[in-house]
Amino acid sequence: MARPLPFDPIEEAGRQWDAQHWDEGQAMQAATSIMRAQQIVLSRVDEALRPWSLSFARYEVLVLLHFSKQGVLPLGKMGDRLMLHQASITNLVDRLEQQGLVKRVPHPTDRRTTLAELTPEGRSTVVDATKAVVAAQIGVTELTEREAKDLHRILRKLRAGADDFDA
Amino acid sequence: MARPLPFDPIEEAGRQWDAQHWDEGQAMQAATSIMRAQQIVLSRVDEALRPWSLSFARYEVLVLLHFSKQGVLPLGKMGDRLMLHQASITNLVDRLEQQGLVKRVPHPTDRRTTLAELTPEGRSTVVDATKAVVAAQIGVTELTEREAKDLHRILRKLRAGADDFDA
DNA sequence: CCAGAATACTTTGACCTCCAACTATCTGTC
DNA sequence: GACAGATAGTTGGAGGTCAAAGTATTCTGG
Repeated sequence: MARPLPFDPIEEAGRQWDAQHWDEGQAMQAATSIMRAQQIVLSRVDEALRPWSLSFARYEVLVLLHFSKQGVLPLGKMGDRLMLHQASITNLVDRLEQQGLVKRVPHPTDRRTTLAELTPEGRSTVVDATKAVVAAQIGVTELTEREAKDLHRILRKLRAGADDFDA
Repeated sequence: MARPLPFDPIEEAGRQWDAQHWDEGQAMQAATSIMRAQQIVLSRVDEALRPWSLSFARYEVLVLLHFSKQGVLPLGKMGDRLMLHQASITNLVDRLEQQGLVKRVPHPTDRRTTLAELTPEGRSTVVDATKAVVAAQIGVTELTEREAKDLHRILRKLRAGADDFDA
């Protein structure tokens, strides 16, 4: 369903905003574009990850653990890095644990903290899955390197203003 | 939630990709930036809409109806325009109907089709809510007009490749 | 030392998204 | 005209996100 429209719905919406004498149609188009682009990128990466029964969200958790040389991180730290709510991390680690890709282990000194540890299957899975994600061009196939860089730069400015990180 | 990190997690991830000799770190950063930017824009607009108990998704439905001069559209058409699954439209119209902002009416000639009609409350709500959304700069406050335009242009290219519309 | 504040995680519940399956209704073709 | 296939919408289920409340543990200031 939802086959290609004969026009760009975001351009059309922009014209309508102008017609309504609502200013900021420019900003609305930027915002709407972001929403739609996210939807596209997410579905493409999810598609590429389907063979491993992974979602983008769970894949990101695995990548983060893979980057930490020990393959072990506190749940809270992962939430900060991935900009996700605590409850979301709990949920994702639950599922990854059910899949046998991650294991919860107690923190050696702080009993409040739970660590997530990459299992051997988890480690090989993230390496294989990454090949598929890269092959899918991480969902931004139609952008040149220059455009990807510009995009990153502009969105970084947006993120910096959202208290995402100390700029 | 320990908010601002002392560094940009997306830049850091980019460094890690390089360190792993995974190419395409550039594309990964662009993709991740889109994901995060969407999260920011969504939460800002949702925040601005809170006084009307509206989500961005339901607000978009109202705007779309407002743009159609009659304030009436078939559910399927709205799904196409908003790039949403049929089931999502059903869900959103259910809630808008419960809020008294929209009413389902039968199509005059095609009994398969259901029309959504903006109620008087719905029409005044969308006008008021739009003022709040515009005041919040539609979630892209920190972008200049030029940046918003560049962003829109780049993402339009991405969307065009996703069969979103006939380019 | 100990009471209160801060931190870490889980649980529950509200939304939103998609897919797949199902019902009802048109449409086109023989 | 009848029937197969397309189209419109709803339902149910799986994920994912957040907020708020609850439990457990650690930290801190008097």
